[in-house]
Amino acid sequence: MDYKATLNLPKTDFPMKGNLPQREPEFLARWAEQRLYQKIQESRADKPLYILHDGPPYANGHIHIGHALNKILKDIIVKSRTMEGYRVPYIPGWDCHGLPIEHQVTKQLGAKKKELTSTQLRQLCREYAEKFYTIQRDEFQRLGVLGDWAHPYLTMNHEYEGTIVREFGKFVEKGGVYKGLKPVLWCTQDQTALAEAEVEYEDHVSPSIYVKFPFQVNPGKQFGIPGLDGVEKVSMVIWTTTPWTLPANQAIALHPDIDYAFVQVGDEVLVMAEQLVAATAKACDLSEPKILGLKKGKDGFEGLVCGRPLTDGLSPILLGDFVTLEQGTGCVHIAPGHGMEDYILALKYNAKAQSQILTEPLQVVVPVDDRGCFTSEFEAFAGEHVLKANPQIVEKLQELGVLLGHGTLNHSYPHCWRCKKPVIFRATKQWFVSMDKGQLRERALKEIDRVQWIPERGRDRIFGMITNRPDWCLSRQRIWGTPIPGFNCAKCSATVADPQIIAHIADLVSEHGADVWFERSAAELLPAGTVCSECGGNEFKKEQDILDVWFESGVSHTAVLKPQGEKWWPADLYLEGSDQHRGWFHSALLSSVTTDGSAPYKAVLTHGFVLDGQGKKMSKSAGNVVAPQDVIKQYGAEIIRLWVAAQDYQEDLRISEQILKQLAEQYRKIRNTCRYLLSNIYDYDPLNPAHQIEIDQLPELDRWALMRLNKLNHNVRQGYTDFAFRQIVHELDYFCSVDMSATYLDILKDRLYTFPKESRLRRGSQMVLFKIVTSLAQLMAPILSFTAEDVWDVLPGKTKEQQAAGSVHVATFPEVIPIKDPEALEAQWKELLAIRAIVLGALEQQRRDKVIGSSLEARVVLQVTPNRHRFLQPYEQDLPTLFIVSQVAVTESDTILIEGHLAADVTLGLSVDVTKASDEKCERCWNYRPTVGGHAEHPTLCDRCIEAVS
RNA sequence: GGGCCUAUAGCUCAGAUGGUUAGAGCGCACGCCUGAUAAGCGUGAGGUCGAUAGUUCAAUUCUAUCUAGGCCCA
Repeated sequence: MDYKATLNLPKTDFPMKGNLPQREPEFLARWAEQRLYQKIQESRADKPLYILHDGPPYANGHIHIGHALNKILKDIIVKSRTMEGYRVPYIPGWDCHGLPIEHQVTKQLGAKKKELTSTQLRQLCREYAEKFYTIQRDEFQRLGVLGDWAHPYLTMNHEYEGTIVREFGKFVEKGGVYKGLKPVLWCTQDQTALAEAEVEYEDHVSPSIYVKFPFQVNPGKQFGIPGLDGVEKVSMVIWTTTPWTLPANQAIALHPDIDYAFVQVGDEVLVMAEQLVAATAKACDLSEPKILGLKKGKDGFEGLVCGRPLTDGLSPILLGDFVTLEQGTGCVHIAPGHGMEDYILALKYNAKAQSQILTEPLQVVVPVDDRGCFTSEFEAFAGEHVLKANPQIVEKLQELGVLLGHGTLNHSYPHCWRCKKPVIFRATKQWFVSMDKGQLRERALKEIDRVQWIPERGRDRIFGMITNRPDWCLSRQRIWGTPIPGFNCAKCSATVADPQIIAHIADLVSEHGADVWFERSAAELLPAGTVCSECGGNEFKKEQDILDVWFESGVSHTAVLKPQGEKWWPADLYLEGSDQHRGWFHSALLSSVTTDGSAPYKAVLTHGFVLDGQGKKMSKSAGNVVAPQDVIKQYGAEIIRLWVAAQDYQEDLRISEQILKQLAEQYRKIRNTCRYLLSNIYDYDPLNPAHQIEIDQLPELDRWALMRLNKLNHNVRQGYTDFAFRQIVHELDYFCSVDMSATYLDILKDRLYTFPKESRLRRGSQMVLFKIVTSLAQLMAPILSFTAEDVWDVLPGKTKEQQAAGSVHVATFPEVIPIKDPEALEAQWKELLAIRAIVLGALEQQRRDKVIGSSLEARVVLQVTPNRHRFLQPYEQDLPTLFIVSQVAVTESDTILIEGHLAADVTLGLSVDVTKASDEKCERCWNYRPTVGGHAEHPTLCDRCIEAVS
């Protein structure tokens, strides 16, 4: 007789292999068809809201692994909060305006660009952004991210553009907006400002000159350096490669900690960094330089003044950390109109006016026009292009006797990406938001401490940035963006930035889009009857600049959340890469504090950056880029999701072939455990009352398994609540590998396979298996969204509601199963399993020695202390099952000897020996039992199996 | 150059107000099973806790410096 046919062997169609690259698109199609996102929202309509406000990625290019990380993290949170019972809408967005798109489009156009109007160029940019947001949207969805993909927010939507203008109006209304000078990269050929991304660094030969700035008063008293007092001429020596910026000089900067030498050369004394004396002496051909003494930058220099070489006025000596000893003299010529560091230093010193270092504020002097020619402000060279004027300026310095030395320097210098000409730094009029007028800085800092920063260090990071940042420059000299709705009086050129006018423009923009600004004249845009408040003129010119895109995305909380309803603002969570402390978190905070007086978010969660397997940044040139599209093709999006969850995303994350392979293995284990669970409930019906067993009546082993499940449930949900996803992966992994596969399921095989189909023990275990696999699907769903659904599909006996829902993602997390005294159960079984581990070790030794093969061939002899005996007595019947052996004998002994036994553990109070089992092997259940052979009809079966068979 | 941060087995992660032999899962090696089978089980080998110096009776844990790496700024 074929006894195998009488067993209840596992049965399932659930495939061992996920086949994810092929199967995932099928799930996605189904979810789209059943409008899963909407269905979930409807099912939670009356639940408390949880708002995760999406930060908009830039609509340019395909998504990279960092995008995948960001969106999957969000998706895990959205799904887990949903399953915890919240209503969690997710509206994805895109940042559509800005330089990179305009740059790309312009590049593609080449010379044709000149033939296009602004509106036409903007249209091309719009199409470009549309193309890529669509591509990215599909790629995000492919990752299994659920959201309102049909209604995303785009910063180029007309309504959104209108909100940007309106919010700018509020900034103006609060009084912090002003126009001021700021240096930008400027192409004198194209007469346009350039962004850092628009310049190319190429070699360039510049003059290299050393110039004396003579002290007006001998500083000997100040420093007390011997031999200095009587000297007639004492000068600071600066070095520069841009002689043409000298007319704009305002100061000299020294490093506070560098030693400066007073060098006697002939009858004069020159001051320069000690370490650069030799190099400077060589470059300037100084004869017999003699160092009279040294002083650090911070020791007395600050505030002393020197004469300027080409202009009237005096330049104070200031201190700056940016001064280096790499080249020059360690004394830096400061022209705030022509250098970023110079400009920032000037702002810094002007701000500390009370410190009395300066007698008057430093000016941002720009004697250079759009064409790069000197203006009348520098009379001697007016009309001359600054780079062409360099040699003459050097000559002039020579004449004036302040040129200490000159040569040339070949160095890397910024050039215009379009015309390839060298560019210059030049201050131009820009729009700013003051950080301090209206206490924006102070109020923003206060708000920072009302926000929860995860991890906490994020607080310090943004706090430091807000503390130190200069005023926010809002203007950009570009086309593709939202215009700054300002006007200039044609007559008196007064700036018009009036909240009411701006509100009027905002309405126009909301209706027609920002193109309206470029298409209509100032007269058409302004409300009828507008007159200049300064001169009463009624003709105006439109402002040419657009707004910083950070302003645009910064107001998303207003553009996206507020229209949805009162409870949508502030958001519960913003979640982006840690670079956004300077970006979106920052601009959103400033915007929100200005217009609403508080932060737009309650919590901010940041993640790190994705690096390669060695922890190095990914780059095309290094050839170490891991593209999500490739991973999807090879492993499936599920593996990326698992990767996101398994890594410590708060630090930088690594990804490599090895890591992915390991994750695929881990995935296989979880999947296979589910498969095995499912395969053993093929004949189980959770809706059939006969298959329901009271929890209290289950054997301890089953209750232990349920207790472990409860623990898993608790820990996993805690993990979701705390955003500690890798804890969840570890919990799932451990539960599947250790609690289930190696313990519960292994032990259970005998019962499931050999017991009568309808036996209460078997049905009871099946009930447990059903609960476990159902719970696993629910608990893993936010991370392993496809696999959870795959399991959910084949669960037996769905209730009507479950069938209607049709997706695990509509479900909530499992209920905790009521188990009596779980602590005692846990403690008890911890001991039992520890004993089991010792026994397993002893079995292995006998296997090595070829005494046994399968553990069912074994008879285990335990020698235990009286205490241990009392503990084991209630389990004595169950021990063979627990150890998966045929026989267990327990004998009591007062002392446990380690010697002479296969294994022993004094703390556990037992020793273990293993022999070959006595009796015959039952053909059906493979146990060695004394009853085998006792039945004439089934001579190869044991009593238990005879009962099961008949 | 400045601000913030990271460094524990081959991999992903735990861990300790400083205190015995630093843990888990996976992978690997070896073995078993052949009724989870391109599966399952067991046993085992892997770590100078990035480097150096200091504080301490005691440091992987605290401090400093360095090295490597990341984000932001210049």
